[in-house]
Amino acid sequence: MKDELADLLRQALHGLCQSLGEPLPDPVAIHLERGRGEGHGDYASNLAMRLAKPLRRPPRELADALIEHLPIHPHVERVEVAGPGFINFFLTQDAASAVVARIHREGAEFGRCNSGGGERIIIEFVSANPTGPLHVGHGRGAAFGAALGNLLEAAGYDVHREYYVNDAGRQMHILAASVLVRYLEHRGEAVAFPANGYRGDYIHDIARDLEANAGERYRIAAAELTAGLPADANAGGDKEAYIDALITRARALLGETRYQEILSAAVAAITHDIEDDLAAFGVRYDRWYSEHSLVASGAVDRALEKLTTAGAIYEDNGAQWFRATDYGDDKDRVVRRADGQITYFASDIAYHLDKFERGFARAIDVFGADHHGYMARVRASLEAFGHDTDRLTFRLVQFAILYRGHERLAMSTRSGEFVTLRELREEVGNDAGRFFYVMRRPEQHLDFDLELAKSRSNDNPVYYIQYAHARVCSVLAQLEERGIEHDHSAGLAGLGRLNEAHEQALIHALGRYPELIESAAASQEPHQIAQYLRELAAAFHTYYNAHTFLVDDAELRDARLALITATRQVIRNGLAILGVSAPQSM
RNA sequence: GCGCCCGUAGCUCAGCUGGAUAGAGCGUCGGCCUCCGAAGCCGAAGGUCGCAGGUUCGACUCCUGCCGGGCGCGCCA
Repeated sequence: MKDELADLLRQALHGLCQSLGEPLPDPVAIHLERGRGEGHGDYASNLAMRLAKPLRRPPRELADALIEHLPIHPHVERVEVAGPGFINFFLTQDAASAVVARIHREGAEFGRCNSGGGERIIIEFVSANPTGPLHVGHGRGAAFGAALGNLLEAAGYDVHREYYVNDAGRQMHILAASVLVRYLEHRGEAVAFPANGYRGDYIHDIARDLEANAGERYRIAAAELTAGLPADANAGGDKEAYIDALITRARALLGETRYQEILSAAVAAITHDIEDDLAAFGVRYDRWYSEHSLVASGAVDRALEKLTTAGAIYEDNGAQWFRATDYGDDKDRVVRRADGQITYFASDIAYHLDKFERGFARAIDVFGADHHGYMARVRASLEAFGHDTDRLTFRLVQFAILYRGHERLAMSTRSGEFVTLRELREEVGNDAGRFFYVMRRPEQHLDFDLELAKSRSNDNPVYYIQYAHARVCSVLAQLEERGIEHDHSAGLAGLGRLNEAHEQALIHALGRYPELIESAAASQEPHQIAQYLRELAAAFHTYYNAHTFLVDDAELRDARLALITATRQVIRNGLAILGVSAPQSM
């Protein structure tokens, strides 16, 4: 409908310019928006106001002239000029209620569009290091990324979802050392736990699995492991130096084969745990991309060579630096340390280069807000490769702050005091989790109230929306119970009977859905869907409270049933994008 | 110090890429339970959109400078 109106305006503009003897102003972008209040019609255009300057005439005069040149359209009841020069379109009731028939016709497809044009887009999200279970902060990235993926798919993009597994580098060695120390502890070779090690219970679990599978295979003497090592932090030393020395010693004592076994077992255990966790949260990926594989395949070296060829690398103090400042970053960045090791950033460069080389037209990185410092350097590296950096978008997701009612939960990542995503899911359920995480703009801090998320009341937005869905199901059940016939096609034919204000409001809300998907996808903002669903549910509940659906008048009853089942369909479609279920009953 | 994000009703937040009288929910206040689901329903009050300039027909929206809050600035990941 919106497009048709835009077309009418375009024709009117042509006619107007012809009669005025003026050339067409260059950008003939016809902007239409939904009318807000009752008096503003169904759609409004600011075209006349935009033309005022190029055509050197007052906007209201232009608006009147445009309307005169506007072709007749069967669905347009009348057109008015209002305010400073808005052109307001009032649609016939048939046109408005036609959306109900369309929803029934298109079902789960309703709202999908092709603004993406099948463009291949890769979205990377969560990508937490495999050093422990996901915590509640990662949950938001997961829910956001998953919803954004669904949203873009609904808008006609060919979406590829990826998790970048940082399974290479020093953190992995620290993980291996942590597991080894726990393992030895269990085998009676107690070693003081390194200050910089990972302390969580899951380390014990991994160590126990290691024992179950390999018994004494990794047993080494505690005294040998620690002899001559520098002091750890609690003994006045440096925790970094200590753990590095510990790792080196462990490798020497175990030999590379056995050491790598521990390391891979630990990484695999944690990665699987993360996979399970996300899968249980309804978050699916097309690929888990291993950093290690990137290093092993030589892709990182190749990327660095390309940068060197481009003259974007220099040496200083024995290390290799990327000239990030030449491309808008505020510092140059080390890509290869003096000891020959590549940095995390180096593999990140290779990974992003690979995304574009795999042919994705666009890439989206969902980062936690604490990683915003990486935007500039990653973008800089792509620019150095000669890629159009506009093809890469960063979406920063702010942290979630947990509340239990009014009490704010302390969440320190130290001392294992953090709340895991799993714990949150078990407490509030996946539906509330998914919804709460995405109901706010991602760049806004999120107050996540566990009590509210669990509550079965209308104050809880998830409950409120799901309840609207269940209520429609409940009405249909009631229908059956009473043995009332429901004539579906009669309902669609009789939509003209729906002229109560509540019905008009609900129909109007339903009609907005396709435009909503388009705009939410364009701005990559799933929260718009959450916001809309609450409004839609409110329109439905209000209607429900004001009118009885199962009236004796069969034609009216069928029309109302057509309306509420259409509402149910749209709620389902919207919730599906957010990854929230649409239950038959609460 | 530099960079990124945020600042809208008492609280938590929307505000459709610059439009008309800035909207919801909670809370507060006032009414409501014979009715397809009353842990609900209906209504009202509540605002210097952090401050000050600028851009233009028009600014919550864009630009600049302040103020306040969060985060980041390693040859860490």
